[in-house]
Amino acid sequence: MDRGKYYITTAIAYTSGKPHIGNTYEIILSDAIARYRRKQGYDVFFQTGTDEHGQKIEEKAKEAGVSPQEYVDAVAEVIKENYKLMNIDYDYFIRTTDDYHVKTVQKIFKKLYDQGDIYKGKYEGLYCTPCESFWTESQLVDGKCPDCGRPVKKATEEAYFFNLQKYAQRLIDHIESHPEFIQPESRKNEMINNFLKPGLQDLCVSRSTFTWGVPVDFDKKHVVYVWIDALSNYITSLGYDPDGNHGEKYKKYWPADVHIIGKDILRFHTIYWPIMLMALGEPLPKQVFGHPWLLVGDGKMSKSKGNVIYADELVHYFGVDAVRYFCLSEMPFAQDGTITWELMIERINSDLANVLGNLVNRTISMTNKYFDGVVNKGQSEEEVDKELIALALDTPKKVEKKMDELRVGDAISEIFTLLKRCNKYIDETTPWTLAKEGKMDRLSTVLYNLLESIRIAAIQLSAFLPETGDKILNALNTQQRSFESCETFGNLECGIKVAEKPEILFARIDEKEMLERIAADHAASKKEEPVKEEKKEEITFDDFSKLELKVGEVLSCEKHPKADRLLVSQIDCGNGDVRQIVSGIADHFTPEDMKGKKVIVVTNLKPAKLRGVESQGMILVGETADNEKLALALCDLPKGSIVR
RNA sequence: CGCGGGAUGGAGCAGUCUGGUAGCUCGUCGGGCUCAUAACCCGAAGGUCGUUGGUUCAAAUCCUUCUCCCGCAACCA
Repeated sequence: MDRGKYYITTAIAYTSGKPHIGNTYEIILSDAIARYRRKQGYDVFFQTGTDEHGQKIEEKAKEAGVSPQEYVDAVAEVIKENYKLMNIDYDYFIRTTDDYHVKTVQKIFKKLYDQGDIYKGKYEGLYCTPCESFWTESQLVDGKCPDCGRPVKKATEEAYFFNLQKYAQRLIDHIESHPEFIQPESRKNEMINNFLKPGLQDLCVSRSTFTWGVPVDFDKKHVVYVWIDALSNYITSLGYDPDGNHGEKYKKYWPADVHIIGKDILRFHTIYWPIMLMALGEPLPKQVFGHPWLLVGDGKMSKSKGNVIYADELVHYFGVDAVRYFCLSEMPFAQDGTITWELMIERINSDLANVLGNLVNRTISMTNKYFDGVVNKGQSEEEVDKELIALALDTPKKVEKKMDELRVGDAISEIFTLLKRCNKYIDETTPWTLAKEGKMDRLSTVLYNLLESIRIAAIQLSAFLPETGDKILNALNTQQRSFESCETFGNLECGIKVAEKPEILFARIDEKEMLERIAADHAASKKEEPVKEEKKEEITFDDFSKLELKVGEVLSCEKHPKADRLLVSQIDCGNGDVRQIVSGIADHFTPEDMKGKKVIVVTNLKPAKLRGVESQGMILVGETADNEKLALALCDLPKGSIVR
């Protein structure tokens, strides 16, 4: 059945490092939607890729001692491997360093410039020469550079700007008249109230402080702002041409049916991107879905905590489909989801092993036991059958409805409702009793109804768990695998023989054993991979002796009135030298903790104001690499003692 | 008062827009069954839906007060 085209994209992944399971979630979600649409008969184009430009990457490459291109080549490979591992069936993988992309972005930029939407202006700002950074008035601390505390001077720099405000009202109208445009809808108000209503500032769309980007071809000092570069990927890959000589794919697939992105970059996709398209005179994507995040249970992922979870590691322990299942079913539609090893194991056991795997196993076993594995349909028909059949026929419709709303988790749970109903049906019909009583005609009907329901469930499931869906259909040995074949009940072929020994689809996992195994593996790998340390450049003794360090006693301490993370301490550094010091340690210490402590203080640091409060020095603290743990540098010597 | 999200039986969530007997999954307890991966099926216990006040015949749902949590922003000398 031909249902037209369907163009779906993920955000392109930033090539700064290996993606963790939270990043991988997006591609799994998109893949499930793409596969589902294909099965429905849509001509799907599913695109993903990598975002490879920008200052961060330039810096990372420098750190690693390779060229930016070499660096992104390596990371792009890692990402592709990751997708392959997760059984992602994308149609096209774009890289923003691809030749055609770079050229088209340059043409887009030129076009917008020629028609006056982008103009050359001056970036007027306060410039700190040593830091090579521009600051706005509000960013300054005490009128000085917030990074180094040195004075800034007014400076102007050439830059290109995009006049966004020109299109703002049109965009607001579009969003208001297309309630489905931004999903979930709650995010719509956030965009309008926070960004559109207050008025859009002209966006600075070029950079001249680094070179790793798409060069502005008519002004080589500048590179195109990464977001202009990155967002364009959705059309450059299709052969979009600013001059109008579009490629076939562009004519066919644009506008996109849905952009699947993280909720954090919704602003770029629902404001900048539509305005770019308006300026180019192209239609807007039909929908942008800002999905929630997959978080690790006990807080943020961090390396030193050892709780970073990568997709490949999960697959190693549980298999691809179990990981896909968890990500797709456990994620709420609009709220962040949680992943922990325990939750993962629990879901596998109760849903995949107990409900699904066991159902398939017991049904196939009975077919073998009672009918030598041959599928047969008896004549009898009873009231209990009707309910099962009705649900089996209704489930694909329910799944479709949920998928239309992008509620993938709910769609899957509809399938599991059917599977559970099958388990109940077995109890209602007690096939083993029918066998004992020799009611073979009735028995064959019961088993047929079960096998047929399982067939329908497996077909529906195969968009989400492709391997498992195939395994089940192979075990049934059926050729009937299309969505159309789910529209009527009874398409499972009579006379075919099911698998003799059904494969265990998902083995039950002993939670305790598995957790111990994981912990042991982690302990082992931790030893092998010491955490990388960033080393600072060597200094001379003279440099060191410039520091004046003393022991100071905290006389009193209170919270900074205008900043959450700051504490303001009064510290006695001996000889009547009582000074006020502001420290960013409020996350770790209360004012009560601080009082009476003897700490090491840098006393010859130039004073500065922090959010309006003067700080005359610095309290030394030790800190773990991930900022999770902090300890004061205490010293049990009389106040005023010199530290060196 | 910077912006936003959240608070529902032991755990995780739905229900809130469009008021009308509080629902799902997991866990616990009891029972059933034996085809199956100690699985499956049935039943039970357990919630004054964060707090205050209001609107209403009726509030988890609408308005209001406050508290706590989580993002973002700010900030980390």
